[in-house]
Amino acid sequence: MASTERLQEQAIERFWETVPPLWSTIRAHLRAQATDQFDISVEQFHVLRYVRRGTDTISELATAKNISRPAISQAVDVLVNKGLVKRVQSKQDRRYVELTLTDAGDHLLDEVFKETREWMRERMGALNAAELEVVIHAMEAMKKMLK
Amino acid sequence: MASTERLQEQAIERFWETVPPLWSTIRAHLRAQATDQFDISVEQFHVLRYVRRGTDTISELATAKNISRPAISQAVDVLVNKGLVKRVQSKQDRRYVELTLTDAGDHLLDEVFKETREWMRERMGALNAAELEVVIHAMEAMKKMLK
DNA sequence: TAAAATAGTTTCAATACTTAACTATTAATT
DNA sequence: AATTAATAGTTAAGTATTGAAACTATTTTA
Repeated sequence: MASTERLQEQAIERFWETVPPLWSTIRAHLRAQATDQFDISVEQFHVLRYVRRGTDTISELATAKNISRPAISQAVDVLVNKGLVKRVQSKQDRRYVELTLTDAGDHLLDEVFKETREWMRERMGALNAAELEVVIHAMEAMKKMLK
Repeated sequence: MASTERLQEQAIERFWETVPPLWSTIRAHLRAQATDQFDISVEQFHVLRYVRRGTDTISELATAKNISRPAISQAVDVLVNKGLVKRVQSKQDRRYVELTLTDAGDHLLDEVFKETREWMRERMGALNAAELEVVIHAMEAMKKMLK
């Protein structure tokens, strides 16, 4: 199926033109937000994000973020010291430490997200309804690439 | 225009569900590639990428990558020591140092890209022709977000 | 011509990462 | 049931990456 192959090539090309710079822009915005207003790094912000979504043990976080367990353990240390995360030993299996956001951590995340959504909304103002639909469907389709 | 707003919300939601994990997966693949086969970091790989595309001075790189000039200067040091990049003082303005890839750097980039494209092609195998079209159009539309 | 601005580098301290070694706990083997 | 192996997490030590401050070289501006 030659035409599918050509479409693949095109999709890859466009992906590389668009996603890395866009993601980099978003990261820069997040960094400014997280650093200036809350004095945490983008990586720390991502850890909070993962914890809230239920990736709440050291090993899961390490896998999700593709870094070593000690690295995550230490990153969590910082967040605990900042009062944003709590460690609680699991009752089912006491080897595990379950991580939860404190109220402060929860609130911080809300604030950053609120601001970031506002910022993205501005960016998406450049897209009309039809384009937004296309983006929504594309995101849906691209999930298949994650598997 | 209430429906456009709802579409925006949806698009943002899907974007956050899809792009960060996908990009993270791609980065992990790049890391494995670049580290295992060529002993360079993902960041160094990106520097090579920028240099080839014409972002070829320290200041431009610093701006493009959102890090400080000393950091880039040192990162370039590493690449020069590895024989992947050359520094050449500009003739027009001798304050500038123009960066170019050596043959080895050029070849490395080709290899990594080739392999990464192959890998992405496999991932995109999960998408049919119609979905690929949607992705292509979405990428096109999202470029507007870069302004 | 003197002062200001720009490009890049060096130095130094802080941060974040990895590997290796360790403790505590649970699962598997005999 | 007791011993061994595996798993979750932490600590420690060494390396790499980063940014701020101070510096040199060069060009622009006043």
